[in-house]
Amino acid sequence: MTDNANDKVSCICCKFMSPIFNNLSKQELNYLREISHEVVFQAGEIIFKQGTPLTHVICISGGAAKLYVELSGKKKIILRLLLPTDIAGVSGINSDHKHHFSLSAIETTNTCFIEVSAFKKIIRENPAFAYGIIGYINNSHNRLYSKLKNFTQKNTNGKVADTLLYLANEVYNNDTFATLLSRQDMADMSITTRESTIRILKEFKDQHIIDFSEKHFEILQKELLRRISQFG
Amino acid sequence: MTDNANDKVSCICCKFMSPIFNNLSKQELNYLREISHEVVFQAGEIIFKQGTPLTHVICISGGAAKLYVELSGKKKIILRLLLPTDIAGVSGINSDHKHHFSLSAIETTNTCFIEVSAFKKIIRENPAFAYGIIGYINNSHNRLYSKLKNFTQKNTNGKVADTLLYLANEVYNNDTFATLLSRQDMADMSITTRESTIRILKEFKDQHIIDFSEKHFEILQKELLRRISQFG
DNA sequence: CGCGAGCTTGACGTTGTTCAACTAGAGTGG
DNA sequence: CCACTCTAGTTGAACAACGTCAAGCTCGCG
Repeated sequence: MTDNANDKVSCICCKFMSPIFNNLSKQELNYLREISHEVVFQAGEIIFKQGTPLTHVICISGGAAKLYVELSGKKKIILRLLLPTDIAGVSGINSDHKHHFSLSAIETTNTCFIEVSAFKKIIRENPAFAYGIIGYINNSHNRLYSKLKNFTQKNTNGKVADTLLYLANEVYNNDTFATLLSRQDMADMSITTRESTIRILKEFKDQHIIDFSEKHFEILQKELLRRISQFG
Repeated sequence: MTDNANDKVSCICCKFMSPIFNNLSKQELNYLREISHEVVFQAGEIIFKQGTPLTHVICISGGAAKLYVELSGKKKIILRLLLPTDIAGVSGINSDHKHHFSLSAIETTNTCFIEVSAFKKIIRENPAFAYGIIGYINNSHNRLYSKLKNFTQKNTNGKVADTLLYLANEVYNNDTFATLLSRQDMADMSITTRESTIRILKEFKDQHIIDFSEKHFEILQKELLRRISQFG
C-alpha cells in the first residue's frame, strides 16, 4: 500500500471521476480534492475489510478490485468487481457506519479515499448531490435484487454461465479475455465449489460453448451461454 | 381495494408515521398529507406488482403485507413482511422508476400512497430528509446483504429455522404466534419447497424444538433453533 | 531437485427436489 | 344430504445434482 498523499490529482477531477460527482460545484470539487488521498494497492492487498468502521468512501481510479461478503470459514461470495469510476462505502452512510463487505485488489489498483464526514457535509449542503447519491444507492440495491435470483434459483451450470457472461459483458467488454481471477474466485462468484466450477468449465469447453486455456477465455456461443444462464 | 380519499388522517401524521418523516417541517408534512391517499387492501390483494412503473411510495399504517421477488414460473422469494411504519418503493427513486418486487396484503392492510414526485421535491428541498432517506435505503441494502448469507449458504434446516426466528422476533414479537402465512409462504421465505418445509417443521416438532398445529406455532427451544439457523 | 500453490479428475454419499398419491376441510350444486 | 371439486397440507419413494474427499498433476521458485 503506497501513499501518494502529495499527489492531489485524484479521481475527483480526473477522467475516472464517478458520475455521482457531476452535480458538484467547483468549490465543492476543490474541497473534496483537498481532503482526499490517493492510495495505490498491489494485487492481493485488502483495501478494507468487512466489519471495520466505515471512515472513508473509496473511489477506484485504476485497476480492479473484488467486492466480497465473507461468510463463516473460508467461504466468501464475490458480488462484483469494481473498476475505475466505481465507488465503495456509500452504502454505510447514515446506517451503522460499518463495512458490510470486504474489498481487495486483484491487480495494482488506484484508489481515492474521501472522508465520510466530507461526504455527509456535501449531502447536507447540496440536494442535487444527495438526490444523485440516492439514485446511485438504489441502483446497487436493485442490482442486488437480480443477484438474488441468480444465486438462489439457478443450477450450477447457470451460475457459472452467468459469471462468464458477467466477465465478458461488464468487466472486460470483450468475448475474449484474460482474467486475473483464480478458479476459486470464479467459484466464489458463482456460489459453488472450485471443483464444480472446473467441471462445468470443462463441460462448456467440450460442447464448444467456450474455449479456454489457463486464464485465457473465449466465448464461442454466446447466445447458448445466455440461455444456459437464463434457464439453468 | 377501498379508496378512502376523503380520509386525510393518513400515516403522515398518525402514530404509525415512519421515522423517516421526522425531519420534515410542519409545512412539508401538511403538503404530503394533502397529496397522499389512504387505500385499504384486503388479504390476498396485490398492492403493486414487480415491473410496474413506480408512481407512489407506499407507507403501511395497518395490517401486514408480504414483499416478494417473482421468479420464472410460479416461484417467488418472500424477502420480508411489511408492518405499520414500514415503507415500500423508496428504492426505485432516481433509479429506473420500476418496482423490483411485488407487495401483497396478507390481511386487511391500510396504506398511504404518496406520489414519488412529491418525495423528490422534498428530497431536493430538505437535505436532512434526504440524508435520512439515504440512511433508510442503506439499512435495507445492508439487510439484503445478510439475507444473501442465509439464502446461499445454509442448509434447508437452517433456512426454515431462520424463518421461524424471523417470524417470532421481528414480526410477531412473541415465541408463540398464529400466522396467516401458508406453508407455501413459509417455503418461499426459506427458499425451498412446500414439501421440504413441511418435513423440517415436523422434524423440529418431533425433536420438541417447536410445537405447532395448523397455523399456530410455539418455539420451545429458541437457543437450539438459533444454533440450527446459524450453523445449518 | 524438492516443495507448495493452484488446478484437475474420479469416486462416493448426502441432501433436497420432484412426482405421485392420499387426507381433510370448505364450498357448490343437484 | 350426498357427491363433487378445489385447495392446502402431508407423506413416501426415487432420482439427480452437487459437495466432499482423496489423489494426482503442473508449474514456478528457492
